[in-house]
Amino acid sequence: MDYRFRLWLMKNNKKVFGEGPLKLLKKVEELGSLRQAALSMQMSYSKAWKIMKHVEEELHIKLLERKIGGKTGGGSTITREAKDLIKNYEALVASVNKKIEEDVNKYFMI
Amino acid sequence: MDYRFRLWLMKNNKKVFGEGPLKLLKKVEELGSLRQAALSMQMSYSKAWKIMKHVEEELHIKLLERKIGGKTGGGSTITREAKDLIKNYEALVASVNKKIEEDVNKYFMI
DNA sequence: CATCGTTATTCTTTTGCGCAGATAACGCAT
DNA sequence: ATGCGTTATCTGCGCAAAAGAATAACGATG
Repeated sequence: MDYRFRLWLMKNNKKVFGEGPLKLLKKVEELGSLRQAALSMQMSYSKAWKIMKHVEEELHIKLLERKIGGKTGGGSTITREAKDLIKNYEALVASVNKKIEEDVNKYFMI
Repeated sequence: MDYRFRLWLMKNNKKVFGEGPLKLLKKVEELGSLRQAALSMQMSYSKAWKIMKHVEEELHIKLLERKIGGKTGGGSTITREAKDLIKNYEALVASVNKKIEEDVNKYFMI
């Protein structure tokens, strides 16, 4: 039996971090710009911006180091805290996924 | 750190069973009627009906024993297979939840 | 044979909310 | 001072999901 799961970190009963923000953060890290990250995922910039803002506000951590203006127009790099968040969330998801796979095979042997 | 997760059983890359159908099935078991189950969850009957139909078609199992007509108008009871599905899915979710709780505390100690 | 409340099925209407797109602000370089 | 590509914000609209209406069939019971 196949399965799929989603795992969110919550705060004040609101979704605060999950696959969406994770993917976006990693793209920013790779491309150095929130705009480029959004474009590369066919996501509107405004949506990407809202996601980052939301996570930062709810989690009270700074994810992006923004630079506005300048020769290149600016850009964003991700903070140390963001890198830690990525690392921990990915480790968490990997561990959980392993367990789910085992259990699905246990309870749904087909 | 709080968390939330959703776990779906998949078939042909489509969601086939999850929390929604589970809750509905249990309500039918409790109330003996799909209509009453939908009402009790402030869900439209057509939606409830579609959910049951979808699961049955995709999973190729019969979930409800329908009775149309009669003094009380009829009603639905859930099949043995449906009971097994409930039991296994709940056991799976419980086991996974336990693991997630451990891991969340391990990776997000706050 | 009329009544009743269900299941079954399809169609139309509504609603909410996610999203894209427009606009502003910014600052370095030339 | 002009241009450029960012970040930052706001607004209104599209569209899918959901609700609801309409319709039919059913069968025990009085």
